Amino acid sequence: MTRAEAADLPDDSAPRTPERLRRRTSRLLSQLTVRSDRLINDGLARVDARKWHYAVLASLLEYGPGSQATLSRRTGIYRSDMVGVLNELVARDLVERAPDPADQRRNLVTLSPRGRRHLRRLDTLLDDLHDELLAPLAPAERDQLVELLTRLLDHHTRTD
Amino acid sequence: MTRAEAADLPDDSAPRTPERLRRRTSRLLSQLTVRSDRLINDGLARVDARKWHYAVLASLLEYGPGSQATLSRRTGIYRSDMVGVLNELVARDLVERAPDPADQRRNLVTLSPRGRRHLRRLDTLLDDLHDELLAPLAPAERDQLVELLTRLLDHHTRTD
DNA sequence: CGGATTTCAGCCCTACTGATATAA
DNA sequence: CTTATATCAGTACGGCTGAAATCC
Repeated sequence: MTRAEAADLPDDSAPRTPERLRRRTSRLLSQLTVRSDRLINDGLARVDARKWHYAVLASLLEYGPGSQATLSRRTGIYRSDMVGVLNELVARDLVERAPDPADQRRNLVTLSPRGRRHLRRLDTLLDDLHDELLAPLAPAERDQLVELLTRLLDHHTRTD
Repeated sequence: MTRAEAADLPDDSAPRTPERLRRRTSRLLSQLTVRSDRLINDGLARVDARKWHYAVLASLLEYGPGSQATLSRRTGIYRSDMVGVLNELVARDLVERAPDPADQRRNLVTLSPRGRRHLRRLDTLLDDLHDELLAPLAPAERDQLVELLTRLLDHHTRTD
């Protein structure tokens, strides 16, 4: 029997994902997150930024200067990894890191004017990227999605 | 000035994530996916399974036997990783891997009776786990979520 | 095509140093 | 006012995991 005669076998040329797999919310989430992460990361890379940069800059603008530990708690970046992120931000002149005169243990991290401008650019860029991410959804649907995701995340954050 | 007098600084004792960060859909997705993945992985681990097991077994049941490359395409498991997954499934007697008589190059992977039973158990387990994942949502909202996620994923799968 | 090996990034933990806080 | 003890900040290091590439 040649391969062409095996007509009763599933068509391998257009392999499809099993239904039960495709509909699982967990799988939808992880698949979509892969795309979303790629989209965001690539987009940010084009302006020499990473998503952690945005997190730190946004945190600084919204809540003011803080120690590295504070930033770590606010952004969810692990304490140990914050060093590297700040090194990158300092190298780009987006933040200033100076010893806190009031507490010799810590560094006080401050948003620089340049960082402020950069953050504004990132915000615009992220708006565009999210527009691309959510392209198939109408405005009301986007809100719906955000609302549902937020409820779920809140629930599982408290239930930790 | 003592630390207690620095009352105009942000309260570090309750560090909060910046709004602009929390609302970004991309961040909601990745945060929630972390929780979701943990929930599913831990749940499956309790019955000595991994999520890839489910994917392969489901694919075999729905579309019948196939080569490793076919399974790879159907499940999204990377070619190189399929080896390991099948090794685990074979070790548990859930699938059989035999040289394809029609094509000496490939292996034909078949679902075993035991694998069929195992798949049924996994399906039940996954139902329960998703019930936990989606606990805060009403049935209609769960459908809404699945629908929105599906639309997005489809869009970004085609736009690859 | 099947399979092994390797690389790389993200996330998290451990341990260490120095600074601060607390309280006997 | 010391001094012992505990806690916290910043940093280096390493491990684990999953994704992706490379080579046979």
